[in-house]
Amino acid sequence: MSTKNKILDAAENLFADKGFNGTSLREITSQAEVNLAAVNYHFGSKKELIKAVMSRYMNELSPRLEVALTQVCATDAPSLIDVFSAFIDPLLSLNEFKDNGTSNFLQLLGRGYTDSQGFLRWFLTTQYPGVIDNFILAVQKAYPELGAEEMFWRLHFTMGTVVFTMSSSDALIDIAKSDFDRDLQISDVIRNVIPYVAAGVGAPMPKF
Amino acid sequence: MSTKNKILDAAENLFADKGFNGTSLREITSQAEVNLAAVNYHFGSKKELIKAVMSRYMNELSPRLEVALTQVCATDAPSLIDVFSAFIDPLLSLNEFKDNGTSNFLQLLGRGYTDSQGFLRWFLTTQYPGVIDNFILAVQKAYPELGAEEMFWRLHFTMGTVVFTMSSSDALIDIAKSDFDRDLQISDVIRNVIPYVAAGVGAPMPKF
DNA sequence: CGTTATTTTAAACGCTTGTTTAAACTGCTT
DNA sequence: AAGCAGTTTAAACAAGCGTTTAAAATAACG
Repeated sequence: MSTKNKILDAAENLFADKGFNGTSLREITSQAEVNLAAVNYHFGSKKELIKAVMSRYMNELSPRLEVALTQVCATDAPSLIDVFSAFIDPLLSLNEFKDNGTSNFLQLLGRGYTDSQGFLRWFLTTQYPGVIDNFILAVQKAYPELGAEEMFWRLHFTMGTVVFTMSSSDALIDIAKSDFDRDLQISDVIRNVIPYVAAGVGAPMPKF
Repeated sequence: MSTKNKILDAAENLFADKGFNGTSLREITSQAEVNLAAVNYHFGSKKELIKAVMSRYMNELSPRLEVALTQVCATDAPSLIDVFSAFIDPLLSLNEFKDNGTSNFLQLLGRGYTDSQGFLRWFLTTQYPGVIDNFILAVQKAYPELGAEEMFWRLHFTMGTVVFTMSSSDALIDIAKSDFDRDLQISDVIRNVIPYVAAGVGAPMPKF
């Protein structure tokens, strides 16, 4: 295993757990069992390391998401459930790519939106616009009556639901275990959230 | 204005803007125009200051929320829209209590859930359980068919939607201005999110 | 083998962090 | 006016941060 990958793996786990600001390079390099200076040698800076961690996932995920969403658009009368279900397989495929991959990635996404004053939001929307475009097309096909402005709000609400849920998914799984004696996985959380967001996006227009 | 309140006000704004980890005591005390040591003198530590900032809001908000939710429970056949609408007035009343009060409080809530590994979640659920209990009762009355386990998930999803939306509400309002030429307030965001979360919580049970 | 390149290493850099100290200052009571 | 509790202040503290440096170790190649 190369130094670069040891750093990426350690950084990913720590970032997901404690956030970008909350994780120091010394924690990362000591968990990766490499020298402190290796981060700056291989990645240049901490910020570039964060981007590299995210890119590793996005490069794996974004083509699969685009395919899945395009397939939904190609079907006859897709429901919103169909649209959101298109995310399941691509997301779960991250687990084959790496242990805890799905969970880590979604938690990182949540971190990126709240830590670091939105620089990661800029990074994702500018570097991977295809995913968002395809997603909007699919939602439009499933719910054509939804106006652009309503769509804007509801997609942001959905992003919030998913990102927040996943960034605290470990805690939720723990509570589900102690309160309901249920042994759940990240895939169960995903399957639970889909009816919720589909209903939210598909809500009737408000009266006022 | 007392030193204590000057610190609380400055801390609140900075915490909402840059998170708890991302704000230093030196930033707080220089914006408050007080001595650096004043924080430790009056509050003991940074962690206690965070609690004090949150408590100032929660002590104002929680009795009003409990009253509003109890009133909803007392009505004949409340809808989920009624339940969530009960939050509007208490939340907006924070604006009379302090400039930008509503927005700041909701952003702080979002920070507390993602920063600092959930110590604020513990703080809120143990210190203000009455709000949560009343809320669950109201939802149960509006949607009795919803099982305890489904309820658990959907309330967490709702928390995520609200908390995430509000922690990025400034950005959303900016985008709404540039994309749709709309001048929105935090109250508009709240009114937009209610149909969404009401539909999400009220979603039919999933088939699988 | 010898000579470049590449990578790893220990040490130090300058800076910021939260917290503590002890002296100075304030307003109040006797 | 003296004394005292409460408060504010400047200065320093130890610890942690991201980054840089230059030397040592390793790898690659003619």
